[in-house]
Amino acid sequence: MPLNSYSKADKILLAVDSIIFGFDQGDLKILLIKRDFEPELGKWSLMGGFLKKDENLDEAAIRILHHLTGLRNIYMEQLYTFSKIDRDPAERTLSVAYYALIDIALHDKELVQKNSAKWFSLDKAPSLIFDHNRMVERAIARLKRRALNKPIGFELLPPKFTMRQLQRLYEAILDKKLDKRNFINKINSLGILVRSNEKDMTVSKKGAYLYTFDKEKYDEKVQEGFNFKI
Amino acid sequence: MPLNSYSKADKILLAVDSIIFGFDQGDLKILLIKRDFEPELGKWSLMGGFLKKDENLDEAAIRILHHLTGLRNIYMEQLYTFSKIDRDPAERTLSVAYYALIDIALHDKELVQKNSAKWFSLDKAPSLIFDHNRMVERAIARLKRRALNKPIGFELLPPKFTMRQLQRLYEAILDKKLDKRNFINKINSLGILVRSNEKDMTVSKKGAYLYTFDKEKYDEKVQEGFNFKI
DNA sequence: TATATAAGTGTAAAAAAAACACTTTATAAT
DNA sequence: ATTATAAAGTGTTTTTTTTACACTTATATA
Repeated sequence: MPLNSYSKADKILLAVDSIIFGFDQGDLKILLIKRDFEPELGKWSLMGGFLKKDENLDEAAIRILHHLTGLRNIYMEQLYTFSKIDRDPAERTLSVAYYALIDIALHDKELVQKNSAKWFSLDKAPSLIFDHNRMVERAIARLKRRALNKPIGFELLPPKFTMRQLQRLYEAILDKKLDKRNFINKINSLGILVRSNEKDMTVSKKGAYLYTFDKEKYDEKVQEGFNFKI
Repeated sequence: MPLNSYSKADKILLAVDSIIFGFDQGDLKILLIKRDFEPELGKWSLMGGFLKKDENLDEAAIRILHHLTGLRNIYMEQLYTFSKIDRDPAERTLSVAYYALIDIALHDKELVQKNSAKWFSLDKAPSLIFDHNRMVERAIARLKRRALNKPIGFELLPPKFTMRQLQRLYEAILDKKLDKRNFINKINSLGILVRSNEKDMTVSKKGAYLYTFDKEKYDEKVQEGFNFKI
């Protein structure tokens, strides 16, 4: 960093904003909050907060997510840093966007309500403040790419799920109908699923086998990655 | 950003560091500078600088690259933001890493020398200060991914180049020998190359046709992306 | 016991990727 | 002039992957 001495350089506010994805009833959803402070009071936005001096970005993202949902140990990934000069009219602020994947059943509903937050299906989400819409777009693109290169679902589905739920998750993320048989063949070729003897009888008369992920193989595949042409 | 009011939040120094890739004589290279100030004076590092209040990150990255190489209109992309608390021992500093692709023939050699910078082949590059090695690793991974999903070469090769040069570029990025015939078939199927009647006679007796990119088709393919299984 | 509903299952055709070796051309050496 | 050299250039076959496609099964409910 030879261009400026440290002392002369400008210090700037750093926000962390999170795109929190959940999956529910075949729909990909995001968790949004209604701002209770200025600027843009009363409008919808991503969940966010400021980075503190004594934490790194991952820690800040985790802290903020925990504050809103009561959840820890959530899958989060840094997305992009947004820096347009007037992106926040109140003050020059950069925002590092993160995205999180959570099993929607597990979040603390009271806490979410208390924070005047709400889950929205992607296609029914309101317009957001600042550059948050662009953040969401980028997160969706990233999630799509991730679904094609690594297994996905462990973070978003309940511990036991049907093959159909998994397929619907992929369909929601990729925004594309998939062929049932081809999907099953592909997924099975990865060897990351374990079929239990239990069936989910709530949705069909025949019932559908419940699966779990073989976490070890799943993580292996996350590591090595693949090329899901689907 | 409901967790803190703006006024209470910490302000932090923001650096921009760039991994500058060039391609020369079959080798992928990066441009490094020898620090002429503390801390870590005399050690090798990425080119960097601090973000100013009146510019966004892209602008800062461009400014810094121009300062070192004399080049403008360079392909740059934001990579990742590094935020480990003690990453810079002098002061709490976040760094937003960018990577740049340049035609190595075009940089301002005097300026580079004046900045005590030097091109290094990737496998011969020295160990770097702070977390800069990790930045480089991440940049290489990103470049690899980019080469598999979008055409590459326009930014790194001279305006006219041989098929072999292009293949060597891919081989350098992917760190993998490629089959000549399969490579040509793949590349040609993209329709982004134009073969001129000129030949480069400097490297073989037969001579090799010189190609240029059809920039329009190239950009089209950059937009739509593809899946180069190579 | 008949009906309705979603689950479950396999194969053939098409497309993409990988493997593979000889000919051509111009220069340099004799 | 002839020959040797060195890299460029060129297609086809095999293998793998992807896509398209339709009927049977199980159980709850009428």
